[in-house]
This record gives sequence, C-alpha cells and structure tokens, in this order.
Amino acid sequence: MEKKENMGVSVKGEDVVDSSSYLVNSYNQFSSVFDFCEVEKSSLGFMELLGVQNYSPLLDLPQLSTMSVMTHDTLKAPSADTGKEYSEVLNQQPATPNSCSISSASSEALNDEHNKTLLDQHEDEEDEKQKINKQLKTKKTNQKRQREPRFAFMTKSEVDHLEDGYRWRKYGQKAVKNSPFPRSYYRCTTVSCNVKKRVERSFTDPTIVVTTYEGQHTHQSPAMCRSGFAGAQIPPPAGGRFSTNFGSVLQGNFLSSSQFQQQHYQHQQLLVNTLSSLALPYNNSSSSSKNSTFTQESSFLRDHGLLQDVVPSHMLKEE
DNA sequence: CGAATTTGACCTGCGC
DNA sequence: GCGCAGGTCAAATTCG
Repeated sequence: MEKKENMGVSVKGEDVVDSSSYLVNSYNQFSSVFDFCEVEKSSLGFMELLGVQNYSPLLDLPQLSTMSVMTHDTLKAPSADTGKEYSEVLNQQPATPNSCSISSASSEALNDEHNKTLLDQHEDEEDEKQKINKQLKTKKTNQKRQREPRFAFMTKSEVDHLEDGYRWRKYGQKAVKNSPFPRSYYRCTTVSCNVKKRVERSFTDPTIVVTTYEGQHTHQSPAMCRSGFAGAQIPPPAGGRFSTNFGSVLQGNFLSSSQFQQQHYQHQQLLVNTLSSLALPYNNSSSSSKNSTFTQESSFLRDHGLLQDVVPSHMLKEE
C-alpha cells in the first residue's frame, strides 16, 4: 500500500477500506489543524482536500482551533463512547473492503418525502393513515435505509454549536448513554435542503465538540452569499452578542474575554471555510454522489479557504 | 406574534 | 419477541 507523506498529512494509497478503519488520528495528538490526518483515497475526495491542506507551521492557530476531520459514508454515530470509538479507529489497518458507496439524496429519501405528502393529504382519515404507515413500514423493512454521506468534525471549543455559515434549526436533543453531555440534532433551515448535523461533546474530553454533518447542502451558505466569495467571512465578534457561556477557561488557562472571542472567531472562520469548500459544498446538481464528490474536490482547488490567506501559494498542492 | 427551542412521546434498527 | 439506544416528531414553551 502506497503511502504519501505530505507535510504532516498522510494519505493512504489505493486500497479501499471499511469505514471503521480509517480516518483521523487521535484528536489529542493534534497540535494544529490537520496536524496529522489519515484518510483513504476513496473517502469523498478528502485525499484531494488533505493534499491541498498542507500543514504549515505558519498556521499558528490557537488551541481553540484544534480541529480534526472525519469523513465517512456511513460514519458510526459518535456516542458517549465517542472517544473510545474514535481512538479505536486509530492506528488500525483496514479491516474489510469497502466499496465506498457514497449516496446523495437516496431514492428512499425521495420515497419518504412522497409518502409524507400522502400522509398530509389524508390527515383526517385515520384508516388511510394507518394503511400508509403500514406501507411505509413494509418499505423500510424491505429496503434498508441508506444514509447520506457524513462528515465528523472534532473541534476543541467551548461553544457547542459552532457557527459554520449555515442556518440551523434544532429539532431534537437526546441524552447519550454513558455521557453527561446530551446530543443535539439540527437541520438546515433552508427549504428543500435536508442536511442535518449532530453536535455533542466528547465525554472523554469535554473540551472536544464532535459535530457530525449528514448530507449535502443544495444551496450556498448564507455567509457566502453575504460575502459574495467562496472564502466566507464571519463578521468579527461584536461585543455583547458573543457567547462566553463557559467562562473562557481552556485547558487550565484562563483567557480574557477578548482573547476568547478572537480565538473563537478564528475557529469559526476556519470551520466556515473548510465546510464551504470541502465537506458540504454548494451543489446545485442532483447528479450522482460520485460526481458531487469531484465537485467538492474541484471547488476546493479553486478555493483554499482560510489557508489560502495564510499558507504561501507554493505550499499549496500543485498537480 | 412569529420564530426558535425544549422535551416527552413515538418510531426504527439492532442485538440478544 | 423484547429491550435498548439512536433518531425524529410535534406540542408546548420561550425568546426576540
């Protein structure tokens, strides 16, 4: 198996592996963004991403911005065991072959939508409703539910819900087994965009926020629209609006409010740029997921996000 | 008052 | 089949 070393970013070669056997090194080994990532070639074009995202010592990002990326077509839901699961993933060799079936909006999802409409039309008729529900159940037992591609971000942050340029509506919260921290469920507020994300704190390290995105946005980020450029800019934190819920304590170091705000601001910008250009790009085609994967790659090649502002051009990958 | 969040109930998948 | 845990729904509540 060929292995490319690339400025702290390691990209494995040809083999396609099971979802559980690759991805990112232990978050507690990270000293900076993408300090060390190990991503399979097959995984959603992230090789391209990581090839471009050379780690540079010039990237003097604060601890708060420590972030790792996971990508996975059927990423196992991070749970209270989050830390354990993720750490177990590390340093493992591929276990089983995987065809890496990345799906965009699945036919099942479309069926669900259609059936929901049916349900609406017959709201008054209980019998009809029951029949439809039975049909739904039958379908779901016959056809295994397909998951949207998922991307997990592990972020060292004191704020649970990180601003990523999109607008989200919270639709649920659940207690997670063996964890004192609940998991929150968010949906993109844009009509016809069914991207979801889960946010939870790692119980092994409460400073780590695990954000899992599912699906692809069918629209541009509102932040991008505002800025008019792919390198979205979040407005700098404006005094009173900024949350300091957690008392600005990080790893035993007390930060002043302004320090915290600045770090959080940098962090959010990084997140926006990364998500905008990579994991969840604007994709107005309803083409197959593989195509959209390459769209993600090419979009990133055009835009290196925050890094392009920081990393000298010659450091960026050229092919 | 509309939008967003909360929260208990319900649904679904999976392991035993 | 049953129980458990994750995920979603939707009514109630809170917020701006």
